[in-house]
Amino acid sequence: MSTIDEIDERIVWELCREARLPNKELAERVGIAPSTCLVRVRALLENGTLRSFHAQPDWASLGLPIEAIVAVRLKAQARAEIKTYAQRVITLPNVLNVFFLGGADDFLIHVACTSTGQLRDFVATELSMDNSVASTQTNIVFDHLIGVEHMAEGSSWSTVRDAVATRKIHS
Amino acid sequence: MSTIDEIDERIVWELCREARLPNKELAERVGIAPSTCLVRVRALLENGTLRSFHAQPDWASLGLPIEAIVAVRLKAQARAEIKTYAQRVITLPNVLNVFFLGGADDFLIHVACTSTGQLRDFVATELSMDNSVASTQTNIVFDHLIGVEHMAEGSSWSTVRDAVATRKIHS
DNA sequence: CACTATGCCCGAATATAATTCGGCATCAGA
DNA sequence: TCTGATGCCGAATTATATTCGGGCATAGTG
Repeated sequence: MSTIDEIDERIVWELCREARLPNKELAERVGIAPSTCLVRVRALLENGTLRSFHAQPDWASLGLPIEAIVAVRLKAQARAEIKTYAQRVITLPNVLNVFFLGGADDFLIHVACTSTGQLRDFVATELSMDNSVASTQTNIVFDHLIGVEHMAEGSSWSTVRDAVATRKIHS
Repeated sequence: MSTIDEIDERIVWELCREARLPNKELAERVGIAPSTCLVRVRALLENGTLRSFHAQPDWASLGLPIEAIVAVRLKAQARAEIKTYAQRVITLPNVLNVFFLGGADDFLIHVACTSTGQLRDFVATELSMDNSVASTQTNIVFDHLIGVEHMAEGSSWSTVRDAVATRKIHS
């Protein structure tokens, strides 16, 4: 059905690194005509390989200098409500990301706040208040690095897929 | 120096939600001329308010269906090397995000892998191997929601900044 | 007050990019 | 070989990005 070939992978790779890349430039980088490239990008959006495009702001410049990650555990009997809880949490304004986890914690909530005071109030009134919650643990984020911004120039998804195996062979 | 006014905030807001928004459409949404909008976007990039633009792919479609978050603790005497370690980790192919934390864990590493086998090898050979590492704890990610994709239509950064305080006043 | 410098905006003009479309090549099945 | 389907290309068209000159407001100055 939706087979991703090498060119599609390169398209996704380039857009992950630089989402606002013009189609013409993108086409050039992956070695196809702009018109063809456009068709492929639309197909990738259509079949869900490309999900969305987001700007990464400097939160401090927006008046939100405090970032934190809150680990949340639900009560054992409330596990069934995990989706309901997450669905509510993700719409809260301060929430940047929500990770559903296996393991001891049920999820991690990545938030940005105006101050440690707002963070405390946010955790207290929005996250902990819920009856399903057993405990929360708040960790300040000092810095956040984005992988795709730091990868080697000539890399690609195959580099990622082969990363560990390759290294093992060499050792 | 770099004062962000209301229009700038709306620009950043719109680009966070939809990074590939054409400049013309962006200008229309924030109520200024395209030429003016372009100048503002460039200024926001210049002064660092807008840091980068990234596509969000479906990792499974790229052959990386296993996501995990690894909590890493360094040995107390190795805390000085925290930046060195992070600098190395962020360039590894499987790493999507690195969060520097305060608290018990020194950081969280968000990774994508081809299989649980690759994940195990990756954690073992790339993350745990380092002499500075005291312990790691790996948590599978079942799902990842992005906040800005789920916020109410009419929201803005001021909604975020006022979120908790507003709620407190009402209660 | 008049004058000027500054900053910010707009809109017309131009350069560049996005998009559509017809046609060609390739390939698989009949 | 014929034929339909698929995917690519490049020219033509449409739309967007970008540059630039000038207008308007504000603030500082004589």
